[in-house]
Amino acid sequence: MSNAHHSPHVEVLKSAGYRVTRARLAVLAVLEAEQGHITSAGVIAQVERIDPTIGRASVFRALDLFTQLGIIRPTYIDTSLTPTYVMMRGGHHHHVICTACKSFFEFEDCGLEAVTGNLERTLGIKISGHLLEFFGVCADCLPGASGGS
Amino acid sequence: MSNAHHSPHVEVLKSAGYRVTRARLAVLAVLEAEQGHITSAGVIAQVERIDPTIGRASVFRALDLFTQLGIIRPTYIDTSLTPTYVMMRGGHHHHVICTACKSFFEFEDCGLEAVTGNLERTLGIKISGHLLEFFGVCADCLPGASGGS
DNA sequence: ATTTATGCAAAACTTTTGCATGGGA
DNA sequence: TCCCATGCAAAAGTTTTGCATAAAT
Repeated sequence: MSNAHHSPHVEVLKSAGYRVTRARLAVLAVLEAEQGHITSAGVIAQVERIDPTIGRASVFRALDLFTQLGIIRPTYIDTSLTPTYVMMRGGHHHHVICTACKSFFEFEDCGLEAVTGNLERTLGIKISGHLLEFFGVCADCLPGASGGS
Repeated sequence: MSNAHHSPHVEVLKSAGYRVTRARLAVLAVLEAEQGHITSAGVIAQVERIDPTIGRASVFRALDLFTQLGIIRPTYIDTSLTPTYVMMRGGHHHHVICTACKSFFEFEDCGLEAVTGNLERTLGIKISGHLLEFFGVCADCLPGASGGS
């Protein structure tokens, strides 16, 4: 029937020699629908809605695999109990997190090309991606925003 | 007796209104001795050696507090079971992680001053620090390193 | 036809909590 | 002295595992 997944991630799976299974496709679908920033518990809940026959274990296995493949990256946002996964589009991800309200803002331009090249040259390594997180206080949480003096 | 802790972090604790306790000092000592990159289990083990009367719960409470204060930051290195904490010296931390052998290399120069300023201006936020992680394959793990054809 | 991946449910760990007590300020 | 922080041990969660079965190639 319809063979209409064109997610580039499916190709990543295939070319790395992994099978394209229903569980993996479901997790991938959830991650893409959320456009990043989702906890393992969130993924489990959403996958359950898509297909209740998929077990938790497979979700964790898929999250681990996708992390290894560089498709996603676990990070800590508020609690240390469970990580939040972000999409590594093109191998990289950049965001600002408000330390007060935990809201986040993703942005594109990081200007890290030069640093990347320097590191590769200096250390003789091959860099495949990066995660850049800024911490701060957002406009709404800044003193004087809406509850100020 | 000797009052010889000059760790700037102790001042951070005090000025934020938190008490300087034995448990917190022990955790701080371990973090500083390790110079970053240590798991919660590692901290618990080291603290146990320093002072067996300190309980696990206090270690976790201290790690949470230090994270809130921006002294450390949890991140995932290899397993998703437990985070690895890195020191946020001066509010920031930069490293490269080898995705093959999990070794890491910290570096100083990130060239993010301009981006930081741009974000503050554009979003009307106040940025206090950042974490920059590069992922790649280190020289030793690159094909042709020591077992290569 | 093979071999990888899955689901299930239990096991293994890590982190959190409640509460009486100890110890900073 | 007052109140925050601690230790203990149990509770709450999350993540992992073993194994027979399903399913992708």
